[in-house]
Amino acid sequence: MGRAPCCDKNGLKKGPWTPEEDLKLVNYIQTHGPGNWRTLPKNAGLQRCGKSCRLRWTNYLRPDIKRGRFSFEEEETIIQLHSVLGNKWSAIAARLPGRTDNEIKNYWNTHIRKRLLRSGIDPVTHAPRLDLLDLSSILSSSLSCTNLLNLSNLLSTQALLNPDMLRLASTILSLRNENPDLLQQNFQENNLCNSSQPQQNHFETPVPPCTTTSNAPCPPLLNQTQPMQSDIEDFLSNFVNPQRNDFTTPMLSENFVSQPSYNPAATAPLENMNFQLNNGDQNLRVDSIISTPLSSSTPLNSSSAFVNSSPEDEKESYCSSYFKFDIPDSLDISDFI
DNA sequence: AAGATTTGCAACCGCCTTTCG
DNA sequence: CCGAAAGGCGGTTGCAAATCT
Repeated sequence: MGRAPCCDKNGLKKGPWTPEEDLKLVNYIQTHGPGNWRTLPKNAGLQRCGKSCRLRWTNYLRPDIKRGRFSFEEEETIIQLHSVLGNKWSAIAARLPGRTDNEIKNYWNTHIRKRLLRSGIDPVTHAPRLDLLDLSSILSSSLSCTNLLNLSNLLSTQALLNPDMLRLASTILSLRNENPDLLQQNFQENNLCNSSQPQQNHFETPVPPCTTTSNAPCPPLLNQTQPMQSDIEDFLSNFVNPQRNDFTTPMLSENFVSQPSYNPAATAPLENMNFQLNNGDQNLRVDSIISTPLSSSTPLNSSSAFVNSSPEDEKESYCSSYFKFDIPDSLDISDFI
């Protein structure tokens, strides 16, 4: 019954492939095709398991493999596909010509995953890490520019699920009401300790510090977000339109619901959460932020948007702008709890 | 300059599904 | 239809190179 054994595992070589082995494998496959991996090693004169040969061929020796750095477009495609497919590396690789599942998996684990984490994004759910989101939103709004975000509205939108965060928000709110100058002073003092890292809002747009009291008006933000709206719309049309991306994917907000690891408690509020800009009739929905146009080369990838302009830094920054919830290093949270 | 630590990636491992006798 | 191997896939490991102290 059944097939003959794949290969006798005894005496087979393991570890890195030598150029001679590669040559044997390539020559054999070019002549006979990949075909039967069970008999291939013997026929090709290789002391390797067929499985090892297949892996070596599919991950390294195949002539159509594209090597070298991942482009912005490739990286954005990986992120988008991963948000839909999860760790289905072979499915993702099928959408990226010349890239192998192993390569994409490695690139995800060593680059993209870390970058998303640093940007406050959960690499599993692609949702913002709400603990950081809440904290950053609270602190940036209450300490840096109190008119930017209506904290009371934020509280009412159930954004603050963590009891500690809720307590912290309440504390800040009450402190702000009782003595608005105190928080501002605290923030400015802390900020001096880390002046090399300028404060930025959620969209990588530097917010000039409010030099007067917390009730003073802040520079208008809407003018800065206005160009972004068109980019978002452009991105969404591209994202849904298969003509450009060669694949169709549902909206990201729907993806969260369909993901096996989806945590309703963590992401459900996102569906309904509006960040209400204080002076505006324009609300900036979180799901719109999630769909920030990664593919757009402008303005997010334009050099003017970044302090550092090296390719790696640009990738870092555009991931950060994907979701910018970094907690300022200068802030000592324990002071407020 | 040297040792320690971190990073990146090729390759392996083990599980699951498909295929075959 | 059954059982076993092949094939495929995602997770993990080990090591060399790069970076830091």
